[in-house]
Formats: sequence, C-alpha cells, structure tokens
Amino acid sequence: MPFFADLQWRGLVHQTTDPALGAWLAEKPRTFYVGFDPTADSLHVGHLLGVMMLRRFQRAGHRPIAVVGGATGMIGDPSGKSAERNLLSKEQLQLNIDGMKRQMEQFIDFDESQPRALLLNNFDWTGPWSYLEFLRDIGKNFPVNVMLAKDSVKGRLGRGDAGDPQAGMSYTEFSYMLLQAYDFVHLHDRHGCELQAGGSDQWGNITAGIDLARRMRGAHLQGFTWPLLTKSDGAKMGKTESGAVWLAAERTSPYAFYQYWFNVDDADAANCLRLLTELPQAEIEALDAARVADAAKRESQRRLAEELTKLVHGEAGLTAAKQATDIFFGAEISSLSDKELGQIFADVPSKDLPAASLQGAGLPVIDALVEAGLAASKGEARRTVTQGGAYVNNRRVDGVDAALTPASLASETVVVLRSGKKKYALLRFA
RNA sequence: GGGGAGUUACCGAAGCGGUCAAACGGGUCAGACUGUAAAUCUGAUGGCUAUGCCUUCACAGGUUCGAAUCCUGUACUCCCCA
Repeated sequence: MPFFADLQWRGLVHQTTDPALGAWLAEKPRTFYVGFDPTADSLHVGHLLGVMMLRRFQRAGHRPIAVVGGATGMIGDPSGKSAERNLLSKEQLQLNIDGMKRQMEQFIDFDESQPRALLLNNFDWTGPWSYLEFLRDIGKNFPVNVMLAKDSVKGRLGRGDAGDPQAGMSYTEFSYMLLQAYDFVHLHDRHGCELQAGGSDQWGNITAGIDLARRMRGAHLQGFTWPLLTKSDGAKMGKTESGAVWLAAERTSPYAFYQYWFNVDDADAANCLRLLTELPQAEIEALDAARVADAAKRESQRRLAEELTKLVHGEAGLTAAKQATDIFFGAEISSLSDKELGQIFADVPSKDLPAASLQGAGLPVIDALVEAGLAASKGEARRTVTQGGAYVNNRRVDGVDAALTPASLASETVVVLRSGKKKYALLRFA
C-alpha cells in the first residue's frame, strides 16, 4: 500500500491542505516537520503519535524534522487550552528539551540514514529577533481579523470576566501562532521543509504557517493533522489515576507502561493498533477478527503492549516487563535474588527494617502491612487480613496472628507484601 | 446595618437529652464472579495493648447522673430586607 494511503487507512489523517497529498509525497522525498511542546523532561503517551509520525515518514524515505519549542514553550500554545498557561523558566525548558531529545533518538535515526533527520530548537532562530523587527517583518503579515477567526482564539474570547482573571487570553498567548507560523517559514528557508503535521488542535497554527510562507516567500507549503488520541469514552489516552503515562523509564517503569497498554479497553484496541503501531494492515485485521471471536484472549492488547514497550524500552525493557507481569500475576514468590526482585518491583514502594525484627516471635503481619504503607492503621490492616486480602510473597495470609520470620524472606533480605489484587510493597530486612 | 437558616465522619445527608463511633447514599478498600475488563453481588469503612478502652458531631465554656442533641459566647457559610 502506498505510504500515504496506509496513513489514511490507519486513521492518522484528519485534515489535509491538499486532497492529493499522497501523490505529492510520492513524487519525491519531502522534508516534513512536527513540533513538540517542551512541557516536561520526558515525552508521554500524548507525544507518541507525533514521534511515530516522524518515524513513519523517515522509514518511507522522507526527511523528518522534530522541532522542540524552546521559544514557543516560553509563550504557551493556547490551542486546546481553556486557561492561560504558566510560563516555564529558561533553565527548566533546557532540561526538558534535553530529556525529550534523548527519547526521540530511540524512534528516529538522527545519524546515518540517508534522509538525515534533524532535531531543532526554535529558540535558535526566534531568540535573536528584536521585538520591532518581529512586528515589522512577521506581524505585518497577519491580519487580526483572520487571527480572531481561528478556533483556538475564538474559543477563549468572551470568556474573560471579573470573577476569573485566568479566563480570556493574554496578548502573549495571542502571539503564539505568529511564532509557530514563522517556524515553518524558517524551516522552509533553511531546510527546504514543505510539510507540517500536528494533532488536530494544531490545524490553525499549521495553516497560519502556510499563509505566512505564501505572503513572505510566495511558497506553496502543505500540512495535515492527525486525530487526537482519545478513548472510546472520550477521555484522553495515556492518563491514569496517578497521572500521565511517560516514556521515561524513571517516571513510568517498563512494567507499568506494558500494563497500561495491556489493559486498554476492547473498544480502543483497534484504534491503538492502527494509530500507534507499525504492524501491517493484514496483521491488524487478523487481530481485529481474533478479538471479535474471543475477546477474553486479549491478543490485541498483548500485541499492542509488546510492540509499544519494545519500541520505547527496547528488547530488554520488554523482557523485564513481561517477566514482572509473570511474577505479579503468578504464584508464590520464592528463591529469587535481591537484585531480581529489585528489578521486577522497580516501582513498588519499599521500606527498610532491621533484620532483628524477624527474630523471636517475628514481625506481626498486621504491623508489617502498616510499616509498608499498605494499610493506614492497624485496624485497616486487620480488616484486610480478615477479608483475605493480604499476601506475603503472593501467598494469602490466613490469620490476623500470622507473623513474618526469617523463613518469610523471598530473597536474601526482602519480603514481598501485597494487599488486594495489585497493590504491592517490599520490606527490606538489612 | 436589620432579620432568618446553617456548620455531623472522605463527600452528601439523617439524628434534636440516654439504646450514638453516629441511620442512609456516594466514594474508598477487601472478597466472589471474570478476560489483570465492564457489570453484578457480599463484607468492611475513627483509633487502640480489642468481648473492653480512648478520641470525635465548627470552636470555647456551661446546664445535667448523662449532650452531636439544651444554654452562652466566638468563628465561618448561606438566604432575605436595607
């Protein structure tokens, strides 16, 4: 299947500036760019579509450019936001940009491949502008009535009222689209970039760039958007009770990342496979059929989790995630080493206690649950045990009087406690 | 400024002198079922050295053998009139 037709089949194409974009791309290798907001020092699931898009283009022989918004990040993109944004400090921005760079390198080849990918920071060309120059050269090309008509602006106007000073929109945010628009012109000048893509909320910013390039250079540039990644219930993909799902292993462990995708609703599986993986059409359709036939097997979710974990955390990360999964949902834990347990339970809270507390009558399980933070009080711990929800090394505790002794150690110094189905904690006796 | 209503556990909301650690609903936590899902069902839900003890019903005092419940003052919230 031709490259762009494949994107369309996957549902990755929402709006385009030109219905014949596929043919245009097939003519010759094009330079293509996607912008990223440096809001944190790690990418999260919300960035995945964009990063994957760069990767897809590179693999199809086009040249991808990732633009990190060092300049625009200082302003704050109003698109899709309901309130004025907090501005980030320059130092924080630099940290964020560095972190995001490292992660993108896993997806995109910045070195050897022929159509060499680039990672640029728009502060490099936006920073030197003086305000007057900017107004004369860039601002002159933006009719205010056109700017006011953009959805990102329209949605925010009229909201300002005395009761909520955060409503409405500041001049700073209003100027955001000028900066992003100029990015496109600059990339066209310096790198021959002709195509920009972004999430559907970026449509206004993309077309602003195309308009500016036409006015300033007489150039004819292209753009398209992909749909926002949402769940069947309308909620944003990649959000959990405990916050965003990150790509950085320090923020979201490979295990947690794997589990997130493994637990995707049946209704969302088809979409995720298409939008996020590189599996070929035939395989995705086979998975769809298998899911309809036997949803309980969750072949789609497993494949999704495997593909994405491998992509983000590598083979080793995937192996670790699957190993941890086996243990978490498996039988008793015993004869492992401290090191193995430490890796498997990387994001499980732990607490150090003196080894002596295991001696004699041992440490009552009730107390252990409280120490480990699995119960807020002894009463709660007692309740959990009584109801059969407490486990030591994945083995159910069968009485409130049970105690931990040296025999309870699952490895040299660690005991694995669990409350309920999935809440774990480690106790280290050193 | 004047008049009225209120303040109960994580949230909402009963209780109006003893039988109140406080009904009920939501949430939360466990259990069963299940596909590591959804729905459903069951139990639990102030603390503890636990058939008892201790600390809670805005805050501080008071009445009483006994108060979340009555009285006085303080703080805050809401409504009506100016």
